[in-house]
Parts: sequence; C-alpha cells; structure tokens
Amino acid sequence: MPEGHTIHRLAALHRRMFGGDVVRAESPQGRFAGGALRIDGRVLQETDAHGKHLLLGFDDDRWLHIHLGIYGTYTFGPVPAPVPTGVVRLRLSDAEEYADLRGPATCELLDPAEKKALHARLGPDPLRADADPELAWRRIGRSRTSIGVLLMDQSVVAGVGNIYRAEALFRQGVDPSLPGRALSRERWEGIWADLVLLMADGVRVGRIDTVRPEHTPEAMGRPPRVDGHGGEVYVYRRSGMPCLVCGTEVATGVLSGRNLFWCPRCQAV
DNA sequence: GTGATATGCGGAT
DNA sequence: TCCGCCTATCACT
Repeated sequence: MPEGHTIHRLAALHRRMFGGDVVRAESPQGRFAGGALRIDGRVLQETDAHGKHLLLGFDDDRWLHIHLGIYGTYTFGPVPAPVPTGVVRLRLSDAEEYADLRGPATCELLDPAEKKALHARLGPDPLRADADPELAWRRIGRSRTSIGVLLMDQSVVAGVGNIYRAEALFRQGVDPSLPGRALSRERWEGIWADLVLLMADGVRVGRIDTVRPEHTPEAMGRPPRVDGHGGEVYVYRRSGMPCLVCGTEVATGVLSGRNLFWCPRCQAV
C-alpha cells in the first residue's frame, strides 16, 4: 500500500536486512537485467526515503531508485528464495534473506547528482527530520488550487497519498475544495502536524489508522467493522456510509482524476 | 475465468 | 482532462 509510510518502512527494512552486506541482485523478469548486474556483488551502504521514493545506496556511489507506483509490491522471506513466481523485476538477497520487487513504476540507478535533483523536485516529507513545512506553505498559501489537490502534489508535500489526504482533511475539518490561499496559516499548521502524527504512526504499525479512540465504532456503540485496506479510517472509501462522527453520508467525487471522500458536514471550513 | 478496481504519475491532448 | 502503464486482488460468473 504505497503511501509515504510504506516507503519509509521499506527503507528501514532494507537497512535491517541488507545494510553493510554484500548483496546479490538479479532480475528474473529481465526488465532490470542491466541494473541488477551493476548492483550484484556490491555492498548496500545506506537507505533513504523521500515521499514515495525509495533509495538504496551502494558502495559504488550509485543509488537504486524505486517508485512503486500504483502496482508495485515487495515480498520478503528467508533464503533460499523460491523460484520466482509472477514477474519479479528485481530480487535482492544476502546469506539470510531475499526481497522481491514486482511491478514498480520506476526501478533505475541514479548518480549522486540525479539523486539530488530528485530531492529538489519533491516537497517536504512529513516523515523526514529535515522537512520544512514552510516550503509547502509558500506554495499553498498563494495558490488558487484546492487544498485537496495540493496535498496530493508531490512537489508541494511528499508522501501524502489518497488515504492520508482524505483522513487529514477530515480530522482537521477542512473542505477538500477550499483553495490553498483561503486556508488560514493555523489550519495549515494543523494539517501538517496531523500528517506528521498520522504518518509516523503508519510507519510504526504498518497500516493507516486514523480514527481517534473516542470515535471507534465500539466507543460510539456501533458494531465493529473492518476496512478492506487494513486500517480504520473516517472517510476513505466510505462513500454513502454514515460519518463516524455525525452520521451524515460520506460524499465522494473525482478531483484531478482521483477519488475523493469527505464528510460534507464535518468538513465545512 | 472475467472484469473492475487500486493507496501513482508522466505525457499527450 | 484523459490515457496508458504495470501487477495483484477481489467480486462475480
């Protein structure tokens, strides 16, 4: 489930599994055969994540840059790795474990200058210690574009996907169609702080849970429910269902080609 | 088996 | 604003 928290988990996982180790790299599918050949036998020195971009640094000063897109997935396991099933673009392994990558939108090698350029085109990432939310505010505070679209723009804020967008706006009571420049600075600071909180929690638990304890179905005296995507949320993919807070039907629409979900009553600002 | 859908994004129109 | 990419999953036949 590739929003930013997933990518930061993958970076940490790769560091744990392979950091400091000589890794084997192969591309059973063949589409990354050349790149795999260059990595094969190198030491994984460090890992990095910015937004939805995963970066693995090898000892020849090259960075493996992976973006999962909408389809990309990783699977991990102990060696010996099974004969690859499906279309494994890249398999990394050491003496103990393997990591299989399927269906990424991007899997390429970058030199340091290219990596720097990647960081430069991405906005502050709520999960990075070096993130400066002021950079995002400079864009948002003067923009006529809706906050719902701005939050998904990776050059404004990096790492937020459709779920975190929907949930942070709900929790802050902000109408997704509000133009960025109509948002107060305090509201923006509230959204940013909530993204930091929610996404850090997502890294810890490995899924997106956004419902406050006082709003869980149990606390509200409703039957428990399970969301298909693995976490508990207020509005994401809950169109037509009652808002967990006020009972109003959750609304849905398409904004910049992406499904959007919100509560018309709770998100009135 | 088939088809719809997806947490993304770049490029064409 | 639409299209296409790339793959897995799930609801439905």
